[in-house]
Amino acid sequence: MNNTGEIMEPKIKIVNVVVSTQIGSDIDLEEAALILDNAEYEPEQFPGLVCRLSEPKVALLIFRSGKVNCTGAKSKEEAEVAIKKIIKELKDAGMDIIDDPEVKVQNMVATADLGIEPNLDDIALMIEGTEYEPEQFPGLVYRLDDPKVVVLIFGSGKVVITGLKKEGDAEIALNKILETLREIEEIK
Amino acid sequence: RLRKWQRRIRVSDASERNLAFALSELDRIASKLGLPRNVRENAAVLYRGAVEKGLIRGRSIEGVAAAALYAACRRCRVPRTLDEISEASRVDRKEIGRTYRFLSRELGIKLAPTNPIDYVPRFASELGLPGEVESKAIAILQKAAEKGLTSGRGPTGVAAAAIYIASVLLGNRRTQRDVAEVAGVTEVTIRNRYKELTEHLDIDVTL
DNA sequence: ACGTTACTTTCGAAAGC
DNA sequence: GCTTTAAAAAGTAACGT
Repeated sequence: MNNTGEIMEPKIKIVNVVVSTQIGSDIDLEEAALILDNAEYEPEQFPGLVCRLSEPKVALLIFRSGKVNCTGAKSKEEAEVAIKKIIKELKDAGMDIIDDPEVKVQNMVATADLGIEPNLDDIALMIEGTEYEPEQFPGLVYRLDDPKVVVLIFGSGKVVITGLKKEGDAEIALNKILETLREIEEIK
Repeated sequence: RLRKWQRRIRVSDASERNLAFALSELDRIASKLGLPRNVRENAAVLYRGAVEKGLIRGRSIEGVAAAALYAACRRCRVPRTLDEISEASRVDRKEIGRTYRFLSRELGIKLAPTNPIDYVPRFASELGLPGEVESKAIAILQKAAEKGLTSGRGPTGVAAAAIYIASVLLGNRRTQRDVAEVAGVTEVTIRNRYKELTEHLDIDVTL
C-alpha cells in the first residue's frame, strides 16, 4: 500500500527550459565563433551562431543584435549558468559583453503521467479545441486557455505539457485535464 | 465609373477563373484516386465555402483543393491518406494537413478521427478478398476498438493487420507483403499490430 | 527478425528571407 | 511560412545485420 495516499500523481518533470536574454549589441559573430569552442556559424543557413555546451548540456543561439537564446536546460538556473559561461569566455577574449543580464523564461516542457489510460477518440469527440490525427501523430493535442499551454495526451496516459512560462502551471493544467477526463467518464 | 466597373469585371473574371481552376483540380485529383462523384461534390461544396469566407488568402488553390478533398473523403467515409492525396495532387503533405486543420476549424467541420474500419472495403477489394473476410476484419476492428487497441495507432496499419488476420482465419490468405503494399504501411507495422491484436483478442492464428 | 537511428507533433525566442 | 535549438511522448519508417 502507498502510505502517501493517492495524491502523488502529478510527478511532473521539467525536461526542457528555453530562455532568452541580451548580452550586448552588435556582436561580431565571426569573432565569437573563433572564441567559442563548439560554435557553428553559417549565416547562409541561419542568422544566429550555434554554441553547444556539455556542462550544462544546452545549446545557445547568439545573434548579431546581442540577443541570446538558451535551450535544453532542465531549469532556469541551469540556463543562467550556461549563459554566464559563454559571457565569461567572450569577455576574457576582449569582447564588449554585459555582465549579468536578466534572463527570461520563454518556454518550458514537462512530462507527467495521468495514471489512467484515456480513450483518445472520446476526448477528441467531446472536447472542443482538441486535435487527434493518429494517422499523423499518436498523441492528442489539447490547447488550454487558462494556463495558456498545449498538452499532448497519449493512449498510455503519459502527457507532455509545453508552452509553460511558470513551473506551477503544469500542475494546474494537469488537474484541469484530469477533471475534464472525469466529466467525460460521467457523461459516458 | 467605367474604371471601377472594369475592375469589377476583372475581379469577377479572376474569381471565376480561379474557381474553375480549383474545380478542375478537384476533378483531376479525384479521378486519379478513383473517387466517387459524391466525394467530388462534397469537396466542391467545401471549396466554395472556403472561397466565400475568404479562406484562400495566403494559400495556394491546389493546397486548398487537396485539403478539401481530403476532408470530403473522410466525411464520406472513404478516407484517403495524406500521402495518397499528396501524391495525386503534387501538394506537400504537410501543407495539406495544415490547410485541412485550418478549413475544419474555420468552416466549423468537426470530423471524428479516421476509423480504421473505413479503410477495410477498399483494401479488401484491392486484395481481391471476399465479403466474409471483409466482415471478419471489421468484427476484429470493432473488438479492438472496444479494448483500446486502436488508440494512437495508424488507422491504415491496424486495418491492414485485421485484414491479414481475417484472410488467414478464413482460408483466403494474403501475404503480409501484399497487404502492406495496398495499405501503404511496412510489413513491420503489420507484424506489430498483428501481435497486439491476436494476443489481446485471443485469436488463434495457427499456420 | 532484430537493433539503431530518425522522422512525425507541440512550444518559444531570435534575424532574415 | 521557413530556417535553427532542445526535450518528451508513441508510432512508424528505413537503414544495417
